[in-house]
Amino acid sequence: MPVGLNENEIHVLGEVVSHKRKIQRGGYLHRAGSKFQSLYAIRSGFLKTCILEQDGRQQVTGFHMTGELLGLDAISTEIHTCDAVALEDSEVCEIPFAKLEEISRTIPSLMHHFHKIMSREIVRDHGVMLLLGSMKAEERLASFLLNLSRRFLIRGYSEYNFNLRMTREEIGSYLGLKLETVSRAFSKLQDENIIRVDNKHIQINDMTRLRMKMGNSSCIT
Amino acid sequence: MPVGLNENEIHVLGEVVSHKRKIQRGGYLHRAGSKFQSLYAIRSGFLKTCILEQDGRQQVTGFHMTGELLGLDAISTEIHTCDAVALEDSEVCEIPFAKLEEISRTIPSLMHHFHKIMSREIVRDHGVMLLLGSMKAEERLASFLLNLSRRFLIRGYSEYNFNLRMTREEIGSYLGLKLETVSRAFSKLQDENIIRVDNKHIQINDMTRLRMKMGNSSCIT
DNA sequence: CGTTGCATTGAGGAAAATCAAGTTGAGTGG
DNA sequence: CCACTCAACTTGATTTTCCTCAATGCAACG
Repeated sequence: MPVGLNENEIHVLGEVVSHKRKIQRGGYLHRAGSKFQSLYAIRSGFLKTCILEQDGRQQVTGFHMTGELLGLDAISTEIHTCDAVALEDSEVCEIPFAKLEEISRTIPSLMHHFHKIMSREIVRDHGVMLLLGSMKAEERLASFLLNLSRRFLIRGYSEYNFNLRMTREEIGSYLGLKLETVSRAFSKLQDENIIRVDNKHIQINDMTRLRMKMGNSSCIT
Repeated sequence: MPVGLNENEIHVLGEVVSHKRKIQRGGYLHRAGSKFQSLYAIRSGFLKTCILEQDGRQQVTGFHMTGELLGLDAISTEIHTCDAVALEDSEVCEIPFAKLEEISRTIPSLMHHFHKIMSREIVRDHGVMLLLGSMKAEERLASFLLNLSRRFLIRGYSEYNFNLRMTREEIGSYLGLKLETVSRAFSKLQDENIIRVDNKHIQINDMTRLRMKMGNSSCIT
């Protein structure tokens, strides 16, 4: 979160971030239906958020990594609308939302920054809607891989080699595809020598052609 | 917007809302790429927002009616990410965002309310993602009609009879379907006597069965 | 070393896209 | 007022894409 804040502001913000929480792989950060108190800033690890329908239908709404903020959806009703599950051992900072609002009154730049973060989430969701609404399986997967790649790069990891933390089924849920379709799309991209797949490990051989696979360049954040 | 504000607060907010703007049917409230200055509260009318890709791909990201707030996506980069087009003659209030932030510092309930609105938009988008990711054509259309119906009801119109402001193609874009598929889904629902379709006019004959068509009840806002 | 969960692959089928007419209705101009 | 145009809609035939079902592979783990 601390971007565009001066040292004093960061100090004040530090007061708010009450305590850290560790979540084991497979553990829940929060569940749909639970009371909302705090936002969570991811310190390390990897989580997914998903909504679960009464009829069993499930949809992964996002994969989240270090530096991202979780819980924004719950502000509106003060009830979490989704589950947040750790896909690997993770650590988060709890940010009591009431305190955040209080402090942001005295630190305009903090408030503004927070608004930008919420807005970015909306933009991201619109990107996913475009993906789900108008792309074919292979395009969706290409888009997904490029998005991951970029986020790893930003965090100082290789953009060409990384490990997926999620299963094919979770990828499929996020992309609106069945796991078999995801698997086939991986195989196809591998056959074309665009990527190399070894179980959860992905190597991107030809970034340019991967980008071409999706017809558009507006990546999802 | 004014919900949960006292009279004084509303008065102050009134100062912010600088001027009203009329947009003719077919006209643009804002275009993707244009500089963001203000949010827009819809006073009357009906608009769509859509993102347009370089390759011509288009996605309607939402249909918006009286009382809703437009422009939230642009806060993050201060550039509008989508077009907003009036589907009928509409009137909006311009709310300079810088002023809104400034005033919300002195009116905590206004700030909190604004956060809820942004959060609700995120929840809505997640609902659309679920729809696009896991529903069939007919389920999507049922979900869409029920959502419209509810929003008309809230605004004091009939939940059983209403006119669509958008074309089949726009519905299709929003729902991730082609216009022919939308048309067929309409016909199918009509054949089953669940709705009556006459061009843009929709009559819902059997709300219960329409609800059953979509397997879940979490409506999109 | 069998179990278990995840992944791959193939065959067949269902859903939606695409292609192709035709229809309707609103608006325009003769 | 009628013919004309154009855009939006409907419907049918065909093709593509993805889903479903089923078999198999494969690594991790007790």
